[in-house]
Amino acid sequence: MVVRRDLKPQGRGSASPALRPSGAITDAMSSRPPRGGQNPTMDQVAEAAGVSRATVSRVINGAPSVDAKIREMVERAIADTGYVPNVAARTLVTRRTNSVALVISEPERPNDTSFLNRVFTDPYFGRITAGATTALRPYDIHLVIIPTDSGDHHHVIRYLRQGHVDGVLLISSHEQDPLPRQVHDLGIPAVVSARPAQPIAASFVDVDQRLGARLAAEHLLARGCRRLATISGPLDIPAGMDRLEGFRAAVKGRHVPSIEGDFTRAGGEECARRLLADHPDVDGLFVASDLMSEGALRAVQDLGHRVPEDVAVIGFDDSSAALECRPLLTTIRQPVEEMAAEMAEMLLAQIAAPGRLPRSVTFQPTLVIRDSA
Amino acid sequence: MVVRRDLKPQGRGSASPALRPSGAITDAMSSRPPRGGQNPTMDQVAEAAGVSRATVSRVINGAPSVDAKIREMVERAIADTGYVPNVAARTLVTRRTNSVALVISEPERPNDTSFLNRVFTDPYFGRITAGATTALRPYDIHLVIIPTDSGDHHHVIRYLRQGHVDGVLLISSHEQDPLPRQVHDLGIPAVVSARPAQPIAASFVDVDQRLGARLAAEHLLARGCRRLATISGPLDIPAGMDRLEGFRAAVKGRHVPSIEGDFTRAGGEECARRLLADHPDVDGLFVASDLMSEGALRAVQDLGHRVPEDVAVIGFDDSSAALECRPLLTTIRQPVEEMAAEMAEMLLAQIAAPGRLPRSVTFQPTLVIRDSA
DNA sequence: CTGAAAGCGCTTACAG
DNA sequence: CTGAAAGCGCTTACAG
Repeated sequence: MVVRRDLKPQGRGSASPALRPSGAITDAMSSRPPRGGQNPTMDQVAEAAGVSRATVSRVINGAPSVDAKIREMVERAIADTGYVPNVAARTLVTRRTNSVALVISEPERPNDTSFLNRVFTDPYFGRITAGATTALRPYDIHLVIIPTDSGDHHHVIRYLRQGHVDGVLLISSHEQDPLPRQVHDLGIPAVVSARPAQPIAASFVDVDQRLGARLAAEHLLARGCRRLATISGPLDIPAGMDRLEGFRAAVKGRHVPSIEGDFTRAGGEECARRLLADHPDVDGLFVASDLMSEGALRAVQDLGHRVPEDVAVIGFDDSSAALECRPLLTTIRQPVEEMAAEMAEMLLAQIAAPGRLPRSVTFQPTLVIRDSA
Repeated sequence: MVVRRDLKPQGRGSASPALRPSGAITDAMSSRPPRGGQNPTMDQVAEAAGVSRATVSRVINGAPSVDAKIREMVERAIADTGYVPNVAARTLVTRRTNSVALVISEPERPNDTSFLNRVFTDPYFGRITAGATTALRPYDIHLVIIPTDSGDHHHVIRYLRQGHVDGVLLISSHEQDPLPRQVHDLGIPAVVSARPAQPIAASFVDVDQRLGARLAAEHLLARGCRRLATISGPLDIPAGMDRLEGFRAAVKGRHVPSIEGDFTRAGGEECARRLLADHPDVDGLFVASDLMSEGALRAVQDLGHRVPEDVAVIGFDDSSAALECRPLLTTIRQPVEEMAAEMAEMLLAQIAAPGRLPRSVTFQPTLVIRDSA
């Protein structure tokens, strides 16, 4: 069976050359192990089929011009020999690896003993990975996940320059992060996860942060809260700052005590404790991430307040953490999986058409009402 | 500057050919972007240095036989041109990719709407990834993380057969998982995360599960608990079964009610609720993972029991989740990061010496006393 | 529609 | 110690 791989997974239109399949036969050559321990070469397949190597290459790549009978013979030979194309040889000529990198760039923070553990445990990155993987699967493109902190940016750059991947999805939130610009200067196709702090001509995907914060504010006000407060994200991250400003803007004139958190559970707990110590009469709390909300809920209730009766709490993300909260967390949903999928699609388009102009896509957040507010 | 890469990161001994550096100059050719947009080729470097391509290749690969002056000229030319070797071309001849796959194989479970999200959110996998990444970094070997459920095993096999990686670290816990055998049959270097259910000649790393369970039992007994119970892991996973049996064996003769959990927070909560409904007088609870313990603690306390006064609770893992529990979780530590690092080292050794006999390494768990028991 | 040939960018015996 | 040459396993104009 021959499976064509075009730009659109199920597409019929002819794809641009750059995105043409580089391996159209998938199932036939999948799991059957090679004969003599060694993988057979394309020449051996050609010999077995009684054709030239070029013809074998054509049927593998789904070239339309191959005679049906010959195609059949070749396919049988491929199945018989258990042939699988050598990816290095193919990459050498096509300049395509069928891999893209997911670079997760986080600053080193004080007390951050386990950068990797944090990254691989934060639901946000899990959702990004899930969304990108799912979007890429139909194209048979693999994701190489590369977590990096400021200490090893040059490793990442070298990896990219060596041609391991066709493009990069760059998750970078920190304002001062030099990586987006460095990647951009490489000239390799790239899509960034949010508007880059420094203006570089790169495509990115974002959620309307300020709108999300406004939805949170309006919900708290609508349920009668009058003494609002907020635990923000890190203020050197645009998402942190935007959510804070958006919240402030939406409560028009009301004074809103705030405290700067760090997007972790422990941070949320600590911040809530300090916030309530200074402002014990708060009745509505906007916490800029679900993970922080989980900690904040714990602190609020430990201090003897009922949620939502005494203090209503609303989070941001709608990650799996929202369902681990007690009470279940009312929160602002950002569609992270879909955003990551969009990044992947944009990257593919850019790989196919390198001259493509950069563009940005903004998603709308939505209010998800549960029990905490 | 020339950096040698041998088997031991800081090693002086000569490594086997298979593990010789395939790119010794690292810093010099790292971040500087190429001149004319296009990456320069090795021939261009050779011309710039006034030597042959072979000589350039030798200095890049740290061949000892190069004249010091010539080496210096070549290094300057490399720096001037911003040269970075093409990884596909190199792989084509050396048959080494300097990448290994981390395959995380989990069965599809009922109600498992988000396999990927779960994998990327479970601290266990986070620790595995962190440990393997850290161990591999000194060798400049990259990790390609490939989550897979039973539905796409053939994708994984094909990926491996295409030669994307030099070897695979296979995380597979499910007893019926056919992947370990399939990977083994490929003949590619591989190390498995636990004793394979079907005996295959593969190296693996494990923790002494039964000993861990015994430490838990002894601690509960020592603090005076007499009515013990346990929430086990899935019993089709050897780790789940071993911890249950180990616990039972250690309490000699006592009746121990048990209930089968699923290694998730929600599952732990649900199990604890049901267990206490049937056995309200339990005073010591062994929960076979920290994640389940987090849920179980919630349920136990919701039902009005004090921890540890009324019910002592002890977990298993010592993951980051243990510190998110209230009270802080007493637990059995398995050194997952170190285990993953050991897997990586074993894999490297096997890649260097393909004939190497398979072996297994077993780590000892330890009791970590905090507040819950 | 098919094949012979060139070429992708490296490494590595083999001479010298 | 260095260079010329072969070769890794593919794809792709170019002829026919």
